[in-house]
Formats: sequence, C-alpha cells, structure tokens
Amino acid sequence: MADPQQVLCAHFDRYLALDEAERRALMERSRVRRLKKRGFILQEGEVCRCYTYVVEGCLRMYEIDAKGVEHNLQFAQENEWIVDIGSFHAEKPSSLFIEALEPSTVVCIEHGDLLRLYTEHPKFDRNFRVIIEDLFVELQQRLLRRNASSAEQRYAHFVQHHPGLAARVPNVHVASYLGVTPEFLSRLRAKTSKRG
Amino acid sequence: MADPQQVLCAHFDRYLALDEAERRALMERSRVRRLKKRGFILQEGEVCRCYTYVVEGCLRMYEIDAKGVEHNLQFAQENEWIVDIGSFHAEKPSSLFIEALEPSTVVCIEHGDLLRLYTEHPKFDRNFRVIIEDLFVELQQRLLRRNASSAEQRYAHFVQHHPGLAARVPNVHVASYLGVTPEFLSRLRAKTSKRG
DNA sequence: AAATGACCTTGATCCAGATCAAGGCTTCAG
DNA sequence: CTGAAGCCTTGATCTGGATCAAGGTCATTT
Repeated sequence: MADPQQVLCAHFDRYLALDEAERRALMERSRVRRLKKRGFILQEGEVCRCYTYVVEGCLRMYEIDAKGVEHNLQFAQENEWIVDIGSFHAEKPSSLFIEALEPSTVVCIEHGDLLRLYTEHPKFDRNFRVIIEDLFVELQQRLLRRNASSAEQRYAHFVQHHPGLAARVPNVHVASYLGVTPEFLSRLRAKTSKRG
Repeated sequence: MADPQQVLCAHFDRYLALDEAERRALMERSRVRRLKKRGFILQEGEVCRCYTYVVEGCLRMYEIDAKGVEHNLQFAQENEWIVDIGSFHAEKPSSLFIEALEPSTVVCIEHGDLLRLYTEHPKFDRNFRVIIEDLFVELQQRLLRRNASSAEQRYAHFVQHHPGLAARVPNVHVASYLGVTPEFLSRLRAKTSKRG
C-alpha cells in the first residue's frame, strides 16, 4: 500500500499543490500512527495534540453529556481530517473523545510542528484555511438541517450524501450523529424500507 | 466616529498585526456600506459577493424552509463577520438571506479583492484561517448543544454568553436561532423569570 | 387618532421523538 | 462451544416542544 505520508501530500495537492520543499517539510513534521479498533486518539480531559488525517479506516469524535449519553459530532473516513480544533489551538483540555471505529492508519501533525509549517511555508496557512472553510460550510448546513428538518429527512439526507458511512458505521452512532435515539432511528428505517 | 475601515484594520491587528502595505491594500480593496433597518446584503438566489464586517449595528443570516419558516443561522454584531462562505467561494447562488436588524455600518470585501489580498499578502490567509477556526469551534459547540441540551438549557446558555444580543434582538429571532418556536421560548422565559 | 404591523403572551390540543422494557441476532473472546 | 457484549428491533407509554387560535401592547405610518 502507498506510504501514508505520500497520501497526505497527494491530499494537499488537491488544493494549492506543494513544492518539493513543502513536501519535505510536511514529511518531517508529521508521523504515521496505526490504531486498533476502539483505540483512542483523544480522551476527555486531555489536550488534543494532533491534527489527524485519516489514510485508512474510520474514526468518530464525540462528547459524553452529564447523563452519560454519547453525542457524535463527527466521523472521519479516508482522506478526512479529525481534530478538536479548540483544544488543539488553545492547548486546553478537551471535552471530546476521538476513537477508531475500525483498525485505522492516520497521519498526525503536532501543534508545534504545524505552527512551524505555517510560518515556514505560508501555503499551509492557505491550504488549511480552505480546508476549514469547507468544513465550516458543511457544519452550517448541518445545523440548519438540524433546526429545519425532521429526523426522517435528516436520515434520508445522511444516507444519500454519505452512503459509505451509512454502510460502515453502526446505526447507534448514526443516530447519535443525527441527534435521535437509536430506537427511533430503527423505526425510521423500518418505515422507509417498507416504502422503498 | 472612527473611520470604519480603520476599525477593520484594528480588528486584524488583534491577530497577526498588519504592516503599512497590508493596511493600505486592505483599505483599497474594501468599501464601506451603510444599511438601513431591514436592508438586505444577500437574498436567496443571489451570489454572496462580499465578506462583510460589521462596524456598527446588527445583522442576521437566515434560511426560509419549504414551509416558509425562517431559520436564523447567525447574528453578527460589532466586530463580527457575516458571509455565506459557501456561496462566496463557489460563486454560486445562495439559499440564505442576510438582513440588517438595525441601521448598520459595514465594511465589505468582494470576492476578487479578497483573492488578491490573499495572494499578494499571505498574512490574510493566516488571519482569515484563524478567524474561521474560531467560528468553526463555536459552531461545533452549538451543534453539540443542539443535540445534547434542552431548549431551556440552550436559552440559558444564550443569555449568559450573549447578553448583548438577548437584549438587542427580538425574541422571535432568538427562538429561531435556538431552534424553537417563539411561543415555546415565551413560555420558557415566563418560567425562568418566575424562578429567578 | 386611527390603523397597520411587529412583537409577546397564554391557553388548548396535538405529535415527533424519548424513554422504558424486553427479546433476538451476531460476533468474538475465553 | 459457550457466554457475554454489541447491536438492532418492536411494543407501550410518556413528554418536550409544536401547532392553532386569540388577545394585548407598543411603535410607526398616514
């Protein structure tokens, strides 16, 4: 299989492509990590030390509320980023967990390393700006949908736009991501499959 | 009153401060606009042409759903940005409205101008990256709260963290922002004020 | 000063989705 | 092979919040 760091470089090339120096800097300032299923990258109370890029596998980021209930905030599959940006930048303890749902291969960039990449190669400022802008737009859409659509519509949208995830991730987690209980999602699924 | 563009420069100085050349470029590539109450910066179907910085006043961004109901996605007061980033970057028609809730003064940067600022002065890449990262974190928190907290808790949080807005903006809009009906928010308020 | 419209409130009723409880299927560690 | 833990489903019941309807206050316009 391709070298994970090469995959990361290729990912950046989809934005403003990296030159040789930038590529080398990125290789030096990142490191590959393998996770087994249920492995944690981040747990509540820890500082989120890494920007993490998923080369293979699937992770989720979630919070546990006062009643002990989990709330999935984000999934990350191949070629997606996952990080608690707030904790990462402020270097403050996170309230979130990041856990591998499958055995996964990721590339991590630590805080200090990323700052150096930014100042030594401004193109990373640019590329990460664009990456986050895209994530931001997605998140806004999600919040709008959360307020404007029924659970049924939200689930339909999820399946349409993330068929891969819908197949890959247990429904409990999808339910939590959509903001409904697993029981209710199960009923929605029963209803929709009868129709279709 | 201070020159609006100066206020914008001062805003950037809170991140990586601008040098003389950058400041001049910013002045050249932005323009001041005054809005009256109910004035629109953006309407559904239009392309969002500007990154807009609020110097004075208060705006809201919202969507109208299939049933004709408005959903407030964001408020912007003094020293805050408001823009449909998705529409802005893709130069595609927006599904959102941006409307002044009060007579307001804003500074706009158009698409082409912003791109030039980015490429001619990479510091803008940096500063806008940081700005969006902060907005992103806020938005994530909001989505988490939407899924993990009751309407009552969300309203309490809103009042605590945005006392200015709570006083300034009609409750109809706050309700929509929180994802509840105005009637229900009214009942929550009645309940909480009785207690307090 | 009347009239329109924006905003807030309160009551009655309804419903999407939660909660509680139980049973069954799979998968995987021991 | 066996048990236990995940995961999914289905039923019965409950509730946070929506919907519908009406009235009241205030500010702006004419």
